[in-house]
Amino acid sequence: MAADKKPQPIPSVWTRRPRTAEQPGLSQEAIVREAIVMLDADGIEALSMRKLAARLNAGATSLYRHVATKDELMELAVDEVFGEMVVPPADSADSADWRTAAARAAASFRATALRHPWLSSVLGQAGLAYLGPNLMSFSNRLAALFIKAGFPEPTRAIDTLIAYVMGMSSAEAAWLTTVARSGETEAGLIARLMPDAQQAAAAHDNLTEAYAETAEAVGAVGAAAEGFDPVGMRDEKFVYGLEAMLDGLALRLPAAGPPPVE
Amino acid sequence: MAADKKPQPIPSVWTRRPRTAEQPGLSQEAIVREAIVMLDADGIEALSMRKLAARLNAGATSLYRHVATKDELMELAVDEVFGEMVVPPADSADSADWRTAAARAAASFRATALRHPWLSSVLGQAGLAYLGPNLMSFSNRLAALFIKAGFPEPTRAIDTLIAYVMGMSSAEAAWLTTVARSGETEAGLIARLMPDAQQAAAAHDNLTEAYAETAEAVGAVGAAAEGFDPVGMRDEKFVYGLEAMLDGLALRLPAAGPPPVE
DNA sequence: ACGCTGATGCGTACACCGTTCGCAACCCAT
DNA sequence: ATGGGTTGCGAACGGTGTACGCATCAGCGT
Repeated sequence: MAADKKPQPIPSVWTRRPRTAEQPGLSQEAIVREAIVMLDADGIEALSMRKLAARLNAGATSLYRHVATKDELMELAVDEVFGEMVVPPADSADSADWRTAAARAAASFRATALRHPWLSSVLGQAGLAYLGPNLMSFSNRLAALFIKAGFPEPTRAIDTLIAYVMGMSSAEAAWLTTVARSGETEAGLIARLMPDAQQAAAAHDNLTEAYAETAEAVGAVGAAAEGFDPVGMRDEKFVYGLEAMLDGLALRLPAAGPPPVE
Repeated sequence: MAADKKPQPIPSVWTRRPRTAEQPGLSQEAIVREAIVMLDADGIEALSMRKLAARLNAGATSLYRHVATKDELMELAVDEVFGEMVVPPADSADSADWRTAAARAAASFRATALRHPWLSSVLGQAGLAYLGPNLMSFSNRLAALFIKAGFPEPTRAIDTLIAYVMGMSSAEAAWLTTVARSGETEAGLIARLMPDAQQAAAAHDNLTEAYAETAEAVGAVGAAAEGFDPVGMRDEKFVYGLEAMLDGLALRLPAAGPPPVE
């Protein structure tokens, strides 16, 4: 009777059954998929190999049969997510509509980055030296678009575009992560943080104005007003910069006259 | 003779001396300063509270007397580094030269971000919701510049600018971190990575061209050629996008005709 | 001169992390 | 039946951030 510990260390007949017929078992695909789910749900720092394994009804170290390291797992997750990004085909808009196509690709990038707020963190730390198939395909389709558009230095234009999109998206993603962690609504959190922000800005004359605007938009102190729409404001902010960027790039096209200002 | 372990657990007269007259002791300032040194030298993941304490000849947990948490320490480090960024005063260039002033500010931001490659990682994870005095001052000076320039929506323009600069800088910083970790020169690492990159791009017709260019610039496979200048190329890439961005923003100025294309 | 009080340093400990190693169980071809 | 390759995993190692409580000390009111 003294031979039972907490697990079943007895290698008897009864313990050696349930290995099979459970699930298809582990696989790199399943691991990456579940990792993305966890990352989306609880953020980048909530993902640990142990917790991930537990979710898959597996032992912690079993994952290492299918994934060399946690960094590699993140690499796979990043590439997987890049598969969600849409770039309109280069020939859909014959040479003139590169602008709307580029805008669509940028919006898709942003949407993906906001759907997976950990993406920006990972890319910010590791850069885009990943070479995964989906990332390569994404780059390739973007290159097709800018080449077809007639840019003399397509890579320059592309790098410029994604620098802007990445910068804006990562700022937004960080903010959304903060919002998610706070448990409040976006408008609510803004309202709650407003006093501190205004006080911090008080000593800087050129900032008070800017803060005062949104403070007014929020409504009275602390009350998350009805008509206040942070999502729409972020959308507008994104397209403002995007359009500016595209205007600037359009000037680099050989046949370019000045772009329409309105 | 059985009473000596590894440390000196004997509370005798001899052990209670050397506390004083050592250094000025710990201080938040000294901690932050040393943390930045370590971050610059060994990257973000090499910084641990224990190692940092060891550098300061202090016990690991002593740091917590001056810093609430590691996150707060990073916050302080970020703000400290923001103090290095230069923004030309708004009135130095009377209203017309906002462009060169903005470019100078952008370059200063980039230079700082490349001097402290961990900055982008931290900002990418936490956003710029920091409210530290140096960051506020930086924002304020930038706001002054764009307000003076006459932008109808200065915050929009500013957000656009720093989105681009952050995106480009963080990509560069990540790359430089990779270079530093590899122990090779930048050109050497490019040369070594070229074959893999080209192979990965082989299946994507629009990328082969782009890679072929730099492969040619590098010279023969594997040899880090003489005239190859990665630093200069990065500089050029940065100003290409920056100028495009500023062109696009210039169009948003009320009095704007089309900006000079050359 | 004394004792008190608050600030400061730090040893210990806890819970968790990524990863290595070696063993047990299994699948499948022989 | 057997043997080899693949897969899962328990235990363990060295590391992490941080809470707790004790020791020491500086400065002060008496």
